[in-house]
Amino acid sequence: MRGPMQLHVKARATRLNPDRLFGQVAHRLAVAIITGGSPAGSLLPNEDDLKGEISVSRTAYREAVKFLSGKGLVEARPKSGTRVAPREAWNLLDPDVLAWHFEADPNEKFIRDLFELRLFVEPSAARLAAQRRSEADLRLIETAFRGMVENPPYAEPTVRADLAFHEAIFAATRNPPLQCLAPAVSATIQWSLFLKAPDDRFFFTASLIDHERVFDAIVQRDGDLAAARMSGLVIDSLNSTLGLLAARTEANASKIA
Amino acid sequence: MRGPMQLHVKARATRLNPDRLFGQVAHRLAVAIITGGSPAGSLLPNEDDLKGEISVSRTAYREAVKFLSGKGLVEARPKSGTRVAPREAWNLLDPDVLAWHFEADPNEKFIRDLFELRLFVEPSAARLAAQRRSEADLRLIETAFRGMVENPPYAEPTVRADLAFHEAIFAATRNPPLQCLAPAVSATIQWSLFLKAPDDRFFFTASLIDHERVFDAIVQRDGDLAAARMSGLVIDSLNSTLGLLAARTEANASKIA
DNA sequence: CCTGTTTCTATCGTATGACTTTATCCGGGA
DNA sequence: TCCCGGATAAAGTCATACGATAGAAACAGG
Repeated sequence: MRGPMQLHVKARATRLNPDRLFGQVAHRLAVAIITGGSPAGSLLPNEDDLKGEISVSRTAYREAVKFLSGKGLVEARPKSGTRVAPREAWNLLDPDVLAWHFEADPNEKFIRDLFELRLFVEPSAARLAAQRRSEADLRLIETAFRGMVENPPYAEPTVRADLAFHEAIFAATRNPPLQCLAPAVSATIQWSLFLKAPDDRFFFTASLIDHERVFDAIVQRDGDLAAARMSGLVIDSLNSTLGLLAARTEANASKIA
Repeated sequence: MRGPMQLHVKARATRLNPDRLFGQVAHRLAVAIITGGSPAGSLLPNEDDLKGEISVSRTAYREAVKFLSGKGLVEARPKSGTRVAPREAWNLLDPDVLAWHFEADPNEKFIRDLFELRLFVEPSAARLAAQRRSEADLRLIETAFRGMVENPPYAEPTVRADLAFHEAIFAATRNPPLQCLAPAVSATIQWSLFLKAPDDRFFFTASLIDHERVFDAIVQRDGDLAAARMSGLVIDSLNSTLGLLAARTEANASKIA
């Protein structure tokens, strides 16, 4: 049912410490909520009953709930209980919430939505980066790009370099709120790589060229060009990912039949 | 030092319950952090010492910290203490974090950044809304617009209607991650209204016309037109807000002199 | 005198039990 | 029928104790 999870590279330091007990509880609850195992409106195990469900103290459990409530995933009220919040209340752009989605089966609509958002934001970000980048920004972007070229396709260092490339562009915009969207972009990249058959060299080469063209435009300080090329990159990535999603769906369908 | 806070209308249900004790603690800590009262890297009051600072139990304090840590504002580690995280780690698009900014003096750079983000996102959102809106969506947008027209300028119902107008457009995009940016848009609107002298009727009328033109484009299902008009609306709002910020800065300067 | 190791200790993390507050539910009375 | 008020269940708060961990300081060896 669940694909191998540990494959995906974490894009940014998550706020949840997996070493701590409350962190593990928060993770478990969050995954149950996001996968739909606990539908909206359903009650979480009662704070006293949880001794049977999971053996953990009220303290740890309550801290986990506070952590999740801050992201809009749950809502606790005296007497009525702690309930799973409706999806509209979730902060879907929160890095942790995005990361937890990788533990669920790929949701095509969600991935399309993220790409759509990315298509709106990242070309504009590339434009700003081209206009505002410092030499230091440029070095960061270049280092990331070389990391993509010099490592084997779809290997972990390559993925990390890909994420670093896009993050460095966001950093060059000098717009902190805008930078907060970097995790959403990272998520789409990780989804496309998560879904990808690791022998698809054609897409990888094309992607490399897309990245190089964006980088060149930023070097030239040509904002419009950078934006246009970033649009191309995102669209290529989207099409490739949609193809993979379709293939996957088809494979599942035939497996059932 | 601090302006009247209660003026601003809350854009969306905040995740923090102000009735609860831990919520008040979280609020206090958050405001101290965001205003810069507690600079990055500084330690929060020790969990045991806090009895002197604020009379609250460790439980409530720790739950407040967990709430904030989920938004990246603080980072707790054994032995070293709980520290204020660097601003790059903050989730500036989180509804609560945005709201807490209203308790600090206006930060021009931050407001400009939010408008910049809005300028990238909201025209695209309007385009999608024009293409995808249902009749129900349209009614919601129209109701909000009428609320702006029929109430006195800068009154609370008017502000709420303004926020509802933009939120309804986001809702019509049918893109949940994109909708998560609505609070950021709401924040800019609230900032501009927070700064505004309540007798500035010229801007209000212009804003009303801008809104009507956007609405018409969405009615006509003309995506490009809706996007263009929304760009105009955002730019007008930005210019007006920047003017107010400049006036305010000037007033402060002369007050000091 | 410098460096690496051990011990110490402050601080967060977890557990537990008692008590308080809140809001829902339900029944009794107008 | 409607309104009011008490019973009640769940989260919220508190106090205390102990465990775990990472810095810091003391110490031993070079």
